[in-house]
Parts: sequence; C-alpha cells; structure tokens
Amino acid sequence: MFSWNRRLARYVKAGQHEKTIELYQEMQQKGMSPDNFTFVPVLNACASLRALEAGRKVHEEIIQSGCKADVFVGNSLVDMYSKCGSIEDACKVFNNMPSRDVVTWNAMILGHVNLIDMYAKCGSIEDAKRVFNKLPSRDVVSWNVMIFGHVKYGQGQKALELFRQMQEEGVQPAPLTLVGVLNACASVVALEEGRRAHDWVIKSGWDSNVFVGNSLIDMYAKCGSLEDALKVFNKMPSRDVVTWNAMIGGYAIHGHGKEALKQFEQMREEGVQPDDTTFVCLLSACSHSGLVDEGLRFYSSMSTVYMISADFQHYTCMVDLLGRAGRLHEAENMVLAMPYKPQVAAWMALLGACRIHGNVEMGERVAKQVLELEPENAAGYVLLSNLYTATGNRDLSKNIERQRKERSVKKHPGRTWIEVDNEVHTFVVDDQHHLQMIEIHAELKRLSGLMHYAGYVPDTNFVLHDVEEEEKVFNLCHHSEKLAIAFGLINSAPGTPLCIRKNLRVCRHCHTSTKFISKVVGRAIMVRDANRFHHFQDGECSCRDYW
DNA sequence: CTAGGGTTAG
Repeated sequence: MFSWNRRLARYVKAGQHEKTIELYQEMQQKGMSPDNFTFVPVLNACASLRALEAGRKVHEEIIQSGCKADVFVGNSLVDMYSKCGSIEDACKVFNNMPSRDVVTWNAMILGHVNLIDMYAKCGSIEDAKRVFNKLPSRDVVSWNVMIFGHVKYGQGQKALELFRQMQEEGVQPAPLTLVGVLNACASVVALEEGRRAHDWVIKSGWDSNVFVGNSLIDMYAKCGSLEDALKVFNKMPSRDVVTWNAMIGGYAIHGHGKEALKQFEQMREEGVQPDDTTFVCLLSACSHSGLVDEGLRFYSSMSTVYMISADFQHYTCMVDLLGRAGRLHEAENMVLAMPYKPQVAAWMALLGACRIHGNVEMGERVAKQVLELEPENAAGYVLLSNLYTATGNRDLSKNIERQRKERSVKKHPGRTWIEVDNEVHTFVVDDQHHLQMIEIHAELKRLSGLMHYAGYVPDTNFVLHDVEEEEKVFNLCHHSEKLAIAFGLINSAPGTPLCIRKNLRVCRHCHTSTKFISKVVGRAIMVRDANRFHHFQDGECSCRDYW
C-alpha cells in the first residue's frame, strides 16, 4: 500500500492527473483495498480535471471501503466538489464532517468563488463573504481566496481594501497574496498602488518568484506602463512561457503589433517553446494592429511548425482579425470551418465586425445565431441594435431593444475607474452621486465650448439609447468615461497625463470627443477599454481609429 | 504515502 500510495502522490505532484486515476483503477483491479492515503491524491486528481462523475464514484468507494474518513479525506471531498462546481455536494460533505479546520472552510469559500461568472451567479460573492465572515479563524489562504474572488467579480477596489484589512488583522501576506493584489491593481488601472505593491515585493525578496514577476509585468502593461513591464521582464532571474506571453500580450493591448512580433522572435531565439496562449496573444496583437497577413501566417504555422492545434479561442481571434479588417466573408467562413459547433464568442466577434462595417444583411443572420445560443446575454441585442442605428434603421433598432427588455435581459452598466492621488474613483452612466458633481458638470460644459471652437461636431447617431433627439446631445456628456475625464482634469495639475479604465468598449462618440479633449486641454489621455488601450494625444489616438 | 489559494490570452 505504501508504495502504491507513494506513486499516486508523485503523479499528482507532477500534474499527471489522468495517470493518477489510471493507477488507482489498476490497484483496484489487482485487489488492493485503497485507504485514506489513496483517496486524497485521487480526489485531488478528479478536482484538477473537474471530473465530477469520477469524483462521485470515488466518494461512493470511500463510503463502501469502511475506512473512517479523516479530516484530510473530508477536505479533499469538499475541495473536489467545490472545484467541480457542485456546491450542494460540497455543503453536504461539509455538514457531515465531525470536525473541520480552516482548510475545510477555505475550500467552501473557493467553491462559491468558482461559481462567479459574467452572466449568472452574481450571488456567489455574497455567499463566499458569508462563509468568510463565519470562519472561526482565517489564515492567509482565506484572505487570498477572497482577494482573488473580488478581482474575478470585478471588484478590484474591494480586493485592495481586503488586503489592507488583512494586514490590520495581523495576517502575514504570502507571495500569492501579492499576485492577487497586483491583479486587483491591473483590473482597476491603479498604477501608483501597483508600484507600492512592487515595493512590497522587493522588500520581501519575492521579486525572483516567477508568478509574482509575471503578475508585475501584467500589472504594468495593464496600467499603461510598458516601460516598467519591460524593466521587470529584463530583470527576472528566470522566465517561463507565461512571462513571454504576458509581455507579448502587453504589447498587444497597446496596439504595438510589431513589438509583439519581435518579442516572439526573441522568445524563439532563446529556445522557449510557445504554447496555445502564446498564439492567442500573437493573433490578438495582429488583430489590434491590423496585421492581417502576419496573423494568417501565424495561424497556419501554429499547427504545422509548432504542433499546436487551433482551439476555439484561436478561431475567435481569426474571426476578429479578418472581420475587423473588413474581410467579412472570410471571417464567416472561419466560423463555419470550425471543427465543432461554433461558440457564441466566434459569432459575437463576427457580429462586432458586421457592426463596424455596417453589414446589415450578414449582421441579422449572425445575430440570429447569437440570440439563439445565448438569449440571456445582452451583448447580442446591443450589437444588433447598434448596427441598425449606425445604418439608419432606427425602427429596427428600437424593436430589438424592446425585445431585449421584454425578455428582461439586462445590459451591463457602463463603468469607468480613474486613479487620482492614489485613490481609485468609480463612475457610472449618468452618475449623480459623486461629491464633485457640480464641478464635473461645469468642466464638461467648459470642454464642450472649447471643443466646438476647435471644430467638433457631435454625431448623435452613436447615442444608442432610446431617446429623443434633443436629449441625445445631453446624454453624450454623461457616458461614464466623460465624467471620469472631467473629474481627472479638475483634480490634477495641468499637463498631467490621465489614465482611465472602462468596463465596456469605448463608443465611437466618446472616442472622437476624447481625441478633441486631448487636443484642447493639452493632455495625454490613456483609456483602457474592455478590449485594448487607446492613447489619446494632440487630437489623435494610437489605435488610428482601428478598433 | 494524504489537504487549501496562483500567473498569460479570449
């Protein structure tokens, strides 16, 4: 038994989860009766593989084995059910355990956190919090799970608050805590806060930790400082494929396609084997920079030269690349050529391209697919209705909006974050609650005067609410990024660059007016939207209106 | 021989 169990443990440590399960079956066939030391690694493997049915079977075998399940086995069961997404089973095991420790509780919190996703299960973070608050004693892992959970839930600020709270309670952070904190900074574009986290990393001697280094690169890139990202990259004592991917991905979101390609060349020269994510990064770099031919070349070389087969993410990148460039039919063929049922993401990328290029005929066809596959996802309705508006089909646009409301599908409210004086401020559409609202509105009025003087004419076509003509001009000033820009301007010294983060993609109207604003106030304005960075300066944007 | 949190892309 000792040697069987030791082999199982080794396989799990090496990440060979399928092998672990095979070995377990083999030992059963040879008539061995597994014990607690056997079940733990096997459950661990099931958890990693998200193999719920296999896990259930092991659970039954534990019960039949007559072994008295100890806290290790109990914890592994809770962990397995949590990771496999069955919080009900995790709860059942939890409630039946004669004794629990902090590991048990943490597994429960993680189970709730894992359920957080974009459309549904918004209550999960609340459930996680409830468990967290009930915990008799919290250790560093409990805090880490909560920090990561809030980042995943889109509450980066709350995650940073948790970090402060944990220190107040005297819990020592671990390297992974800083990974979570850096993620939080990246998610809300908190560069100064990120620099402080970097100081912490150096002070603790964790800067040689590859995970931490990778997160630092990502944080700096997502907070707008590719220079700092590159500095970290160059100083890292050891790099892995993620390090390279993070750097390539950093160039990609800034629209520096050529540099991304160079970084890839360097990666190859140093003999680092690219993986599937590398190609997602590369293809998205090509897409953001309009490097269509290069993208097509990478796409074909990934399977022929690097032996990496394209999965749905690569197809989605290609659809985006071709579609954005206006090659709509090739993009559509790419969706149809997928060797499995196309995912919504692929149709969505194509629908986005139809919107950009005003192709109503294809857009309607594609939207039908999207709305069939995910009728509860607002993005499909929004894209189609925007396509109608942009092509002058107002009634059709209103129709789609009505349909969306009838099915009570909610849009994600637009949200913008800006860091001023080391503090992150949040704005939503038509925000009325900010303390400085009067000043902000005065600033918007002042800007609008300056912009008109500079030759700016608002294009009301792009206001996509269901409102009357006169109201539209008014509404244009109330998109959350406008409010954040005005706030940033009045709260920082003249000439200081602004950096803002938005949860949705910047609309064409805001894009145009931000170009004007950068010119009339003489400021560099960086905007990170859901997709990429826009660097506005002197009336121009780094994306060259290609986005 | 047994337990928990993690990095990139979309």
